[in-house]
Parts: sequence; structure tokens; C-alpha cells
Amino acid sequence: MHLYKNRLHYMSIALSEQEILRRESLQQLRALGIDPYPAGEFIVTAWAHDITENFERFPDTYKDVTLAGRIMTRRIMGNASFVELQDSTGRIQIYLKRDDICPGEDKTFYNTVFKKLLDIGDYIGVKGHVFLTQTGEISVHVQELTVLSKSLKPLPVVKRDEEGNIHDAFTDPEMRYRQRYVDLTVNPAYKQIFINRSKIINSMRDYFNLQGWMEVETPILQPVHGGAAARPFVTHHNTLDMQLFLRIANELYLKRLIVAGFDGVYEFGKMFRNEGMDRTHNPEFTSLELYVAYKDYIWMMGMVEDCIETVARAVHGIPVVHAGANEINFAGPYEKLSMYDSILKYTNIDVSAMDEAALRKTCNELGIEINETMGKGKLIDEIFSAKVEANLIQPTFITDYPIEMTPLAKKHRSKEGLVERFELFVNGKEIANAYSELNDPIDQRGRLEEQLILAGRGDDEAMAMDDDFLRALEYGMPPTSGIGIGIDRLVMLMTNQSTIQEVLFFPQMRPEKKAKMVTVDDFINIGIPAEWVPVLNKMGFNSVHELKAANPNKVFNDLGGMRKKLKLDITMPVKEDVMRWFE
RNA sequence: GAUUCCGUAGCUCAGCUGGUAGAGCAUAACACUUUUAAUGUUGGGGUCCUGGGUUCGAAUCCCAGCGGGAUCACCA
Repeated sequence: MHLYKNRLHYMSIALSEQEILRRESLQQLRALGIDPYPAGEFIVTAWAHDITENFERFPDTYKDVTLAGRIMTRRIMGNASFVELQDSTGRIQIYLKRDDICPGEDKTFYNTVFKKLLDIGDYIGVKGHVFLTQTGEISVHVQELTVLSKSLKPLPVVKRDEEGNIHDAFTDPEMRYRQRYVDLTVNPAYKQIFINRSKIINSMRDYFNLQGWMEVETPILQPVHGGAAARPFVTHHNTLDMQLFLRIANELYLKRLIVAGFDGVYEFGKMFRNEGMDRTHNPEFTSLELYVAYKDYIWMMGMVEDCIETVARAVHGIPVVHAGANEINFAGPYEKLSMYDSILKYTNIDVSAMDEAALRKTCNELGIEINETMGKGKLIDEIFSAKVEANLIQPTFITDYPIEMTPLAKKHRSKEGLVERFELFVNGKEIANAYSELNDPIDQRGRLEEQLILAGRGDDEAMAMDDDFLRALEYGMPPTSGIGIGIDRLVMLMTNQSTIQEVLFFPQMRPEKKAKMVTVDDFINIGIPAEWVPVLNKMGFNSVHELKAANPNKVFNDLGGMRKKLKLDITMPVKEDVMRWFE
């Protein structure tokens, strides 16, 4: 009890005035016999969006409704009040009359509980009938009100005027991302992005399942990080005493499942790459990987056209999507350009026959920065990135990449030096990457050995050797086509967002700065009364060490000042005692 | 990692060449039975991000740190 009291006392200094008031309201609710956090089920029969959409057509269906949500605004006018209630579907105005919710003599529930003890952000349940106010707003006339959950921290209040202009918007990206729960409460329009994200993933899953392909899960903790070119996160397993990596890709495991005899396998999963963060990169991101046996990359292009169009229709009803200033049409077929042809088209330079020296010269002429570690494939990629990518607004397949860039794809069936690979570009960004998968185990071993040489040259993204994967290939993998789709970027495209943070509920952030550990016991041990410890903390002394470094006379004077300022009803220590703290 | 801008009340933000900390909303009190950015009157609320420095005096000027945004580099 004593400890509890101290904690309350400590909090009352650390909390804002409004937070203290809400805690007091909480106690008063309990004192009135109202549980601010009731345990029982509250049966909801109606939702805001449905009522505002359908009330005028079917007024008779809304004569007895029960809904639940948060109080978002209150307009109290004496013995009648208007409240905007927000539930998962939207907002609706509710109308409360004192004598309706307090039919007897005792008006405490309206005058005290509703008017004084409830706040913006509190969850309530209401039962009543839907009607039209004099000003024509669909509202719920409340007969019964139930407190469902008390909110102790004030929500930011976002106001909208008649023209729909937003005032005092909650827009600080740091607060929005760190406290997504607040963001989505006061900016509910952002919920649509995440609803659409779910629709996108579900429509793809439905599409794949309809083809008879199987959803699988493969290891996130991997002893060898393979399947992509990126720096990994490293961790350690205690029992096995071994280094493990968080996967940068799942490609090699899915191929093992094709070896195992499945015709089609796919996985939606998080990948982890220990690299930069910006508006298109988060350290963990979601990819979809799909592998289908007996298919090639040409077949895969048709599958992608069909699948992505299905996704666009699932979200928007039509295959046309707005992305920034562009209008993108996902109805296939999409334009197909070989990598060399695309460079020819946008630069008038034919790089198809160039050797490494000629490519270096071309890069220099185009003003593209290069370095010695770059091989032929990387140089071509640099030219492509700099001169072509941004032009690819409508969905475009770029096909037939140089072999040096792509150690896991099959050699082109007819063109020397190329592989059977395509990437799908939309709105200037890569959305998907697909191959006719390399299933020749000897060729695969050779290609991974070339990667080791690149690594030796200083390329820290070169792929690692995976002997077990090679062993699997040696048993035999059927001809297979595989594809990877960056789900976050697909969602960005489909929801017209320019930053990845907007399509992730909890984007990676630096850790919040924590308040220094307050060592209450240490203060008490040197003779400081417990009730004065929070005051010292408030004055900025978070450890005994910090306190002892201060001027004892000033501390004594300041204690008096704080006592007055905070209107504390605690005994002032005598000066001799304070001086003793510093011995 | 580089450049640049920012950090003031619960929220959104003012605060000039340095001189006692401001507004709107929120909050508290009173009034008000169909309002809707409700209204009217009256209050309370601040570690001006942190730490140094210059100065008689710093939210303001200088330095360092922390945190965030934007642009660029690497990457999907």
C-alpha cells in the first residue's frame, strides 16, 4: 500500500495535467460503482458505415441498434448532447438526452458520468434508434449508454470543417509511425491502405490456390544466406553454437521443394536485408516467391499479366490505377523489351556486343559513376538503371539479362551470353523478377564459383556457395519457372503511396530515447524521504551521483520552490538533513 | 554515410535585431434540450530536445550530442 501510494505520487508529478484528471475520473467511476474496464461481452448489432449508407433507404431496419466505439468529439448543450462515435467502419453522430439515459430522479449518470467523467477517446456502447436531426444528419438517439473502456491518454484532436478542410492534423511522421494506433485512430483514412494491402495479398493467394499451387513456409533462420545479393543480419544459436542468418531470400528452399516433387509452391514471407533505409527500403520486407514446375519464363509473363490484373481489379474494380501523376493500365499484354533493346531504345547505343572495356568507356561518356569491382553485367545494369528505368511507366517486361548478373537463371535457349530472365517494371520501379530456373547442377556450381571470384574482387553482395542446394539439384530438378514479387512495392503502387512506411504498419525506427533509470532506492538509502525522490527527479536528478554533484544550498532552496510550485502537501526537510544527503 | 531543414503546452503552431512564454483546439468551471470546426464567459496547464559556451541577461546567437523530415549514395 505504501509503495503503491508512492507510485501514484510519483506519477502525479510525471504526468500531464490532463492525464492526472483522467486517472481521477477513473477512480470516481469506480466509486460510483461503474467498472471502467468491464469484462463481459458487449453485443454489437450495427456499425456506423452501414447506418449512414443504408438508413435512408431502409429506415425501419434501424429502430433498435447497438453500437460501440470511441468518443471522438462532444458537443454538450445543457441537458442534451451530441457525440461523434467512431467504430471500425467510420463515424456516426449520437444524440443523448439527460432524461432518456436517466429516466428516474437521479441524473448522476448524465450530469456526472457522461458530462464529467467521460472523455474523448473513451470506448462506450450505445443502444437506441436511428433518426434524422433537424439539420439532416443521420444520428442515433441513445436510450442506454455503457462505459466500455476508459482512455487515460488524450488523443490528438483532428478537426474537419464544413468544406472538409482538416485542422490541427496529426501529421508528424515520427509520431504517426511510432504510435500507429494513434495514427489510425485519428486519421482513419489511412486504414484503407492496409485494408487494400490485405486485399492484394488475399487476391494473389486465391489466384495461386485456384491453380492448385501450395502455400508453404521455409526457414527464416538459415545457415547459408543464399538466393539474392544482399548483406544479411547475423545471429547466433546457443544450443548448436553456430552462426545463423536471417534470410535475405527463400528461393533456394522453394527450389528444394520443387526437387521434392511439388508442382507449384509459393510463400509470402518476410525477408531481411541489412542495408540502408529510405522511402523504398525497410530492413524487413515482404516478398512473394512462386515456383512452378515444367514452365518457363515466357509462360510466367502470361501468368503475371493475368495475376496482377486480377489484383488491380480486386482493389479498384478496374485494371486502371493512379500512381502519382500517372495512370497505369494493368490489363495485359504488357510491352516486352530485351535489356539490350531497351538501352538501344532510350540511349541509341547498342551495348549488345561490347566487352568490359567498351562498356566502361560508354558509362564514362554517359556520366555514370562506376568502379573497378564492377563486372560486365553490373556495368550494363548501371546503364539500364540510369537511362532506362525511369521511362518504364506502363507495365513493361525487360527480358534476357546478361549472364554475369544472374547466377540462378538458365542460359538463354538461343542467345549467347544471356539468361532467361525478366523483370516487370511499372511506374519506373521494379515490381517482379523471374527466371527460367537454372536446373543444370554443373552449370549452377560453376556460376556460384564465379560469384566467389566476384566476392574476392570486393563485391560484398556476391552470392554464397550452398552445397546442400547443389546436392538437391544433382538429384534432379524439373524445368521450372520462378518469380519473386516485392509485395510492399506492389502495395505502394496499387494504393498510390510514395513511401514504404505508409504501407507497413510498423516501419523500422530508431529506438525511442528512454528516460534514464530512476534509482529510487538509492535515494532512500542516503536518507532522503521517499516522497521527495520524485521531486528530485523532476528537478533533473536521476541518480544519487548527479545529485551529489550539485550545490547543496541551491538544492535546498529549489526543493522549497518545487514544493510551492507543485503545491505539494509534504513536510519540508530541515536544512541540516538536506546537507547530510551530500556527505 | 553525405548535404540540408526542423525540435516551444496533450495536439497543431506563432515567437522579429537577445530583455518576465503566446494563440487555436484539447482540458477545468458556469450557462445552454437538434448541435456539428457548436457557442458565450472565466481559469489552469511549459525541463522552450539535451549538454556546454558567449552575455548583465538565451526559446532566440555559437559549439557538441540526441531525435525526426527531405534530398543523395548502396539496396528490392
